[in-house]
Amino acid sequence: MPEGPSIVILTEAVQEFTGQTVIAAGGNTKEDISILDSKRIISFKSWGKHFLICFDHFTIRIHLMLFGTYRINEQKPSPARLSLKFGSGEINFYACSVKFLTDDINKIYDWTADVMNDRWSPRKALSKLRKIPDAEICDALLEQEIFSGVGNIIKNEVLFRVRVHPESKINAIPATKLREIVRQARIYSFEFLDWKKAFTLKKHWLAHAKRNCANCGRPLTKTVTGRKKRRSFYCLNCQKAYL
DNA sequence: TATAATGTTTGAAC
DNA sequence: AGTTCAAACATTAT
Repeated sequence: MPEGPSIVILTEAVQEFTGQTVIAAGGNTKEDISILDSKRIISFKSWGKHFLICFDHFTIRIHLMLFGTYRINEQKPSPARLSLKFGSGEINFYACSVKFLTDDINKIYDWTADVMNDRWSPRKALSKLRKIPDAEICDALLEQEIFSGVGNIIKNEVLFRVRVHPESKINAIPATKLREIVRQARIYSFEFLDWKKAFTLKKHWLAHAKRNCANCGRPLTKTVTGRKKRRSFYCLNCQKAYL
């Protein structure tokens, strides 16, 4: 389910409930949902893979993790983790992490780190990258404080697109190439958004979960890479390793 | 049917 | 004290 663009879709999909009052809250989350009764939703936001339901003085943070799902004006047979009912409908979340935040979200979240946000700053991302010169690019792209919203699919597709081997070291990647990676992290994420909305995302994958290179046709390498130990799909022929 | 997968946090172990 | 790692969570398609 997750990766930033999917959370943008969720945020757009619930807009009809902005300004609505919760008339019933339920679910098996351990958070104290009794406080939600009669509370009015100020806004819905997203920061990378975080979905935020903003009330006066507090915010509910939903993270779908790997398996989380949601339904709008529908229910799944399985028990909801969090269910919010309004006069005109309901939102239900399943198998997700739910956390109430009481601090000011503008202090918690660096909006310039979110590749989907208007305030995304490629410059800041670049300077954060320069602070971890020894890291592998496959790990850096998954670093949410740098590329909030980027997940394993976007990682693999961006690296294929810019022809960089996932195990390349940050300090060995030429500056122009590093800038290209930062730039494509955002560009690809928005294409992901469009394709996901059109239900054609998988069709557009060129590397992720693919057998052969879309460029040269040779078999792709599929290995677990980086300290984060996530799978990478890459072409040893087309993607250059900067070591 | 067993496996693997778009993710993150926690706490034990070193 | 800082780092690393496995475990835990939980769902569904193949």
